[in-house]
Amino acid sequence: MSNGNTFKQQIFTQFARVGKALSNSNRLELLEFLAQGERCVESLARVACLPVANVSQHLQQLRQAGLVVSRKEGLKVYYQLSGDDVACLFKTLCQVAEQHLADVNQLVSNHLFTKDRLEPVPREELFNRVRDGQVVAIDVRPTLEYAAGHVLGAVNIPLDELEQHLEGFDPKQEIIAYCRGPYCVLAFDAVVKLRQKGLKARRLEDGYPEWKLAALPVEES
Amino acid sequence: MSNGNTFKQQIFTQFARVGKALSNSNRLELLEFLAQGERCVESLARVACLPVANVSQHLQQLRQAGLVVSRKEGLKVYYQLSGDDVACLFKTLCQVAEQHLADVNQLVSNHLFTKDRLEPVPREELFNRVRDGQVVAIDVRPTLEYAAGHVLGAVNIPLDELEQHLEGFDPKQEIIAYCRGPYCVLAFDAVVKLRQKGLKARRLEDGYPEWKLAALPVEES
DNA sequence: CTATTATTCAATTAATCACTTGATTAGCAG
DNA sequence: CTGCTAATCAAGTGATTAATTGAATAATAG
Repeated sequence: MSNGNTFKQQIFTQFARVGKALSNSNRLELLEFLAQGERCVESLARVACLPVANVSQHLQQLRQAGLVVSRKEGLKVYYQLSGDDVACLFKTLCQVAEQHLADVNQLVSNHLFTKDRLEPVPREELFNRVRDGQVVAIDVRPTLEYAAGHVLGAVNIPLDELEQHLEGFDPKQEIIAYCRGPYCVLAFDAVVKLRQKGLKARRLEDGYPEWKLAALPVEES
Repeated sequence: MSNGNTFKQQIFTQFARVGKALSNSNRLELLEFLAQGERCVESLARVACLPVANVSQHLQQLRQAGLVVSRKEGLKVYYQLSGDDVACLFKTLCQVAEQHLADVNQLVSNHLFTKDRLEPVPREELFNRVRDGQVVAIDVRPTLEYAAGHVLGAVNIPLDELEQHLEGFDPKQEIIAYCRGPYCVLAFDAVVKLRQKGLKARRLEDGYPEWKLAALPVEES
């Protein structure tokens, strides 16, 4: 029957279902996208550069593990995380990996810290300074993700469109960029571009999912 | 070379290493034992009812995922969690599973809540009332685990030895039992036995690992 | 109705994983 | 040295998994 005969075996087999869902790199990437907000299968497949059928299968595995839920609207099926606790689990997993795996540190050092070795802005600081109009917060994620939910007061300038907006910034005002999370390159690339133009730019610590998890004010559609 | 060519693929492949470590029920059980404190391979194999070679392999996988560290002392190799964040990750995983998997709820209902449907005692309450001498806290885990670390002020009465101590309790004083965690049967079985003897007994919420994680006072060897 | 789009299903392949078994290594005692 | 114990290693198995492919289904538009 269901794996194992003792209660203990059975319950750990259940816990392992969640672990299994977290054991594939493509599924973890899908989870990060879903942490930004609800998305349909085809949209996820496009942004993750994976075949639709493959994404569909991964999403079903995530659903069977209880990590995502779906709803159908017309032709499309929209998936989202089944709760904040799932975003928290994902975050904790990444933190443990960064803490204890040398390879993660090396990757982060080589690919991210080479772009920006400045301390990121704490969430509370951004919250206070945006409220007081001292800084401008920019959300450099794609418009779809911004639309699904973003930091209250942030303006959306997807990284690909940043070039066109460079002239519009006041050189005296500090710009704080954020994206999908601490391992997303978008905000790193954004501050590099902004600084090349002589603008004052820093990154927010982490990204939108962590902001939302911290119960800071957001705008959702 | 190392899985994938883009930074994103590489970093998620690293995160998946941690997920993979959490994807096997026997490894999760080993993690729960290790959350009680340091243990050697043979001792883990005995308590988990698994072949030593199998346990050794699982522990090496956990180590490669950064979740445990080991030290050698004489003939024995002692393993322990590599940090509190690992215990936190394990706890979060179990909570997500309980929150979103119906099978977990059913297992808990059938095997645990049938023994004790009373609300468990919050940690802070136990802390205050033990300090004031209003209750007696008993640790019903095996002596080995108690020795590795326990709630400050708790006395060790392994479940198998509880029978012999039943006469020693003051019927007026409430007894609060704890064990390895919220999915461990030991404390449930203990309160059942105590109540059958007419004693006032309740469970602590969760177990020793969560107490320690909450930075409440512990005694360690 | 037919065509189109989004998603899922089903079958296949290659790769990985879990567990068992027996051999091997490392440390220690006599 | 020999014998003993704890742990690891190495090989082999059967099972599970990931990704690909092409077909099937469902909802909608014309």
